[in-house]
Amino acid sequence: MEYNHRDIEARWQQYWKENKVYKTDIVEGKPKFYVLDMFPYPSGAGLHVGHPLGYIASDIFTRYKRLQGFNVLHPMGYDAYGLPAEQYAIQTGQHPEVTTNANIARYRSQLEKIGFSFDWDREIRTCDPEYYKWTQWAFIQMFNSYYDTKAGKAMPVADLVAHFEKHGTEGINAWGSKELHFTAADWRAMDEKQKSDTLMNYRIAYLGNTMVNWCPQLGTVLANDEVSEGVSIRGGFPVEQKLMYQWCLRVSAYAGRLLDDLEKLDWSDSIKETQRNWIGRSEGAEMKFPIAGSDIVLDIFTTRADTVFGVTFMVLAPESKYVDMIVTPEQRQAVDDYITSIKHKTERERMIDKKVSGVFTGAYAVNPLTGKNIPVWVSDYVLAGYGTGAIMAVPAHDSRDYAFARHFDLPIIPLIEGADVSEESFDAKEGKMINSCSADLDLNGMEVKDAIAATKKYIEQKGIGKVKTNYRLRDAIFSRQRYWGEPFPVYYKDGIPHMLPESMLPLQLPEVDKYLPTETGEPPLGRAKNWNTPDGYPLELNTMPGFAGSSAYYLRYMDPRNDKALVSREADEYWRNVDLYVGGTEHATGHLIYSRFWNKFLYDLGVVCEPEPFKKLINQGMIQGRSNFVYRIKDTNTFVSLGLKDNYEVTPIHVDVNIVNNDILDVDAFRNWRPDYADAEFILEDGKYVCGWAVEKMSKSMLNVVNPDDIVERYGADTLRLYEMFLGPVEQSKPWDTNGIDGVSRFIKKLWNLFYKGDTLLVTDDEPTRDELKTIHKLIKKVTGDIETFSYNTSISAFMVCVNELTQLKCHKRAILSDLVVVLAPFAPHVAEELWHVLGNESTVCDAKWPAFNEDYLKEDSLTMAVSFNGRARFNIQVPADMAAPDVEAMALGHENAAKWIEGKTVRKVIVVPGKIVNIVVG
RNA sequence: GCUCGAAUGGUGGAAUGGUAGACACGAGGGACUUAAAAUCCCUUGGCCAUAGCGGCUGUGCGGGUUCGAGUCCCGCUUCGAGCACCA
Repeated sequence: MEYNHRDIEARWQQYWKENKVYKTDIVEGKPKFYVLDMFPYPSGAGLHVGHPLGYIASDIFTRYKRLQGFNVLHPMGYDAYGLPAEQYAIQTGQHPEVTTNANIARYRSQLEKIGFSFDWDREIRTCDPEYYKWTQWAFIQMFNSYYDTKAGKAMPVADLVAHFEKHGTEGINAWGSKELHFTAADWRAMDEKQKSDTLMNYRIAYLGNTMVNWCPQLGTVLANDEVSEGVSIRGGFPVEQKLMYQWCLRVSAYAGRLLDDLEKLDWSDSIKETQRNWIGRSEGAEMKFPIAGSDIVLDIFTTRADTVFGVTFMVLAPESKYVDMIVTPEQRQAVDDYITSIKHKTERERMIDKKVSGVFTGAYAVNPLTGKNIPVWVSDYVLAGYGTGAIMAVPAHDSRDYAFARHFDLPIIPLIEGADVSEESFDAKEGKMINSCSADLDLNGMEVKDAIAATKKYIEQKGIGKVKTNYRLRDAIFSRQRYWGEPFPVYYKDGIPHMLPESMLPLQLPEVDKYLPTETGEPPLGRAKNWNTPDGYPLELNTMPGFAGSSAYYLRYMDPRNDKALVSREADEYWRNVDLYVGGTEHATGHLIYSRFWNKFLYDLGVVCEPEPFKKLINQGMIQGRSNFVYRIKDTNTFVSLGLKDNYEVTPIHVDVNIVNNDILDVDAFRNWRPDYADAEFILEDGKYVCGWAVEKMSKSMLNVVNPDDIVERYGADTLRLYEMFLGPVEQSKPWDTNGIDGVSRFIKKLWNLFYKGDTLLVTDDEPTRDELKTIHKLIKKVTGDIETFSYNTSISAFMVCVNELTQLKCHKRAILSDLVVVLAPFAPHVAEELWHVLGNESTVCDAKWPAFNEDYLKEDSLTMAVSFNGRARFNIQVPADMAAPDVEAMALGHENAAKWIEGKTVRKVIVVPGKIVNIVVG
């Protein structure tokens, strides 16, 4: 029997599928393990070799855990809503569902060919009404909840209403967009619409007038994580700021918990750090600056309370509502002109243009500590959306304030001893305070850190401010003006939004004639006929964003066909949360924040029993493309090989990597590739055409896309799996390069040759020797350790060493080979399954038990120890493994070469680390 | 600017503070072949020596801790990632 991957892999894949070998059910008393991959968006291009990298890593872990006796949940599904299918629909009129289903079918067949052990019975699609029913359901729960800051969790809005009825806002602890104050009488006097608007200030899912990232080309708003440097991540179109009435999720209320709970997670430092940056906690103080000659009070936020004595002016964001309230008649025209000029600029232009600009309002604020009047300015360097949209400016110790003060010639008062502020500000939070003394507060001589604390305490006592923590994290904008997304379970009655009753879920996406906005500028759902409730009330026209469906999908896998609940209590309590989550870093500030938020919300409601969704996270690296080039001699159809190209004037041309093998061009394939090249001539080196190469993004235009199907066809799925893991650490990005794949392919053949020579089965039942046992137990130990740390590349090296050693030993013994096959099964499941049966086993290899290694076999009879003199001259000595340190020492000093080296010197110190090394210091 | 991470042969990459370069690719040499493919064996960080033994040097740069540093500490350089008028 020759090794034939096509036959073996097709046969076992079919067997696994027909017998549902990987179907998983709750087994009470059996320990569970949940391994999840980030589900893919099924794009039209199909999978390339980069996609399965993470899936292979997680599949190895899954199979390993099964062999260790765990009940492993390992599902797969599709993040099926998304812009590409909709854009395609706009161009072709093809319903996005049709495209999406076709793409899913392709993905499924590609995934199956790689031999993953998914429980396909649990497959989900976010665009399936049975699935998005629960996305809509969760939204309704968010609408009906507010965040109670005292309880530190979401609570029913009904409770809040009850409180308003009795006490108004007195004594509430609700996280709101703004701080509102009203009495019970005020509340009762409100009409329906006013009450609805008021509650929007507190609901976790709320309609709000917010500045949104509006992308005209995409015709939709985008969340902050979908925008980078002023352009959309998808498509790279300009994004502008626009005030719109949109559905939002109050993610900001959970900022503190999202930040604190990061501590508990077994995630990489870099991704935790990214989330910390994104959440952006800053601890500081909010302080009141009264406006001179009025009863208006400006609230500002600062992290440098210690610098109040150095405040020489105040600055408001152009959008601040205070601007209009305090501007003096003489300055009104100038201020209006300035604000108009700002509005004409996009966010991007404002960011790029770092020129200092601003205008004086004519008003003065009173410094609460010094009692002095200080001018209030307006400038776009202050952001409306952060803190209170107003700042106290301390030019001596803040570079932005410094630039502003210099530009408008405002005073600069240094507050830290020895700080030279003649050229630039001194921003560091260190040094001793000066110039900071009033009648009842003296900071002079204090360290900055102490001065901050002292000032905070002082302002709280005096009632002129309070300690406050601010977060950079904003609420998530949840409306999209698109077709291909979940409809909101919302209808409007007299302009007031209401949730549909649960009995009407799922609210299914309607048919439309076109996938474009309506003539009146409404979203595509505005085209749907009878898009009303049965009572005739209009339904919401926006749809939900991409992250809606992906925020709780890991819960649905636990109980995917349940039509009574998102997940049953039984399933949730058994599977709990994801033990291992594998996916890319690109979701750090999107999906991985939203999912954590969504899960915490459901946790507050008591729907789920774990506060965090993903215990351990592994970020697989990106697979980059490795492009190949041919070199055409200018104005000819002659191509010159890489090593000779410097002798000619050449143009490099991308060549399809699929007609290049190990950088050697298949010249016949090249001639057939494009008509232009049919009569191409070649200047070869050593009879070969060598191509140049470069690492670039894997994309169609670079002609460097490698389809896993081609690799599977040529080398087999097992080789693909082993090779992708062998390429390097899972977490590292690396270019796809098939140059080493033959090594892995050879390994499988060598493994096969341990079982067969031609058609003869070599397997015997002889007792293994000590050397053979040592070889296999070395492997078991290494692989067991490596899998736990995802060091799959070194595991595969260990397999190669093991097979080479067994080949040398001519070992064909069942006991040894059996362990080898089981340990290999997670990595190369098809060939392992085949050989497992060759060894005479009836059941599948996943029913086997992971072999335990036996330290006794690994013990050496003797150790080679390095004897080092002064850490330099080194000799090796052989000592019995169990020899005591003093004897080792004696032996080391007695060594022939050592004796020569020590001659005439004195031994000062001898260090023996058992099993490792002997160090001898001489002098 | 702030934060985090990385740097080891021709290449991908190994090394709980203990003989740096496992394993693989590539390259060179050899065996078997009419020949090629496949397979097998040897060499392969650099420099020197070579009949043979061997010697020196070496993990981005400069210091330090240690008997001993790729690994730990301090200071740089370069590259990558995240955040960024966030007060």
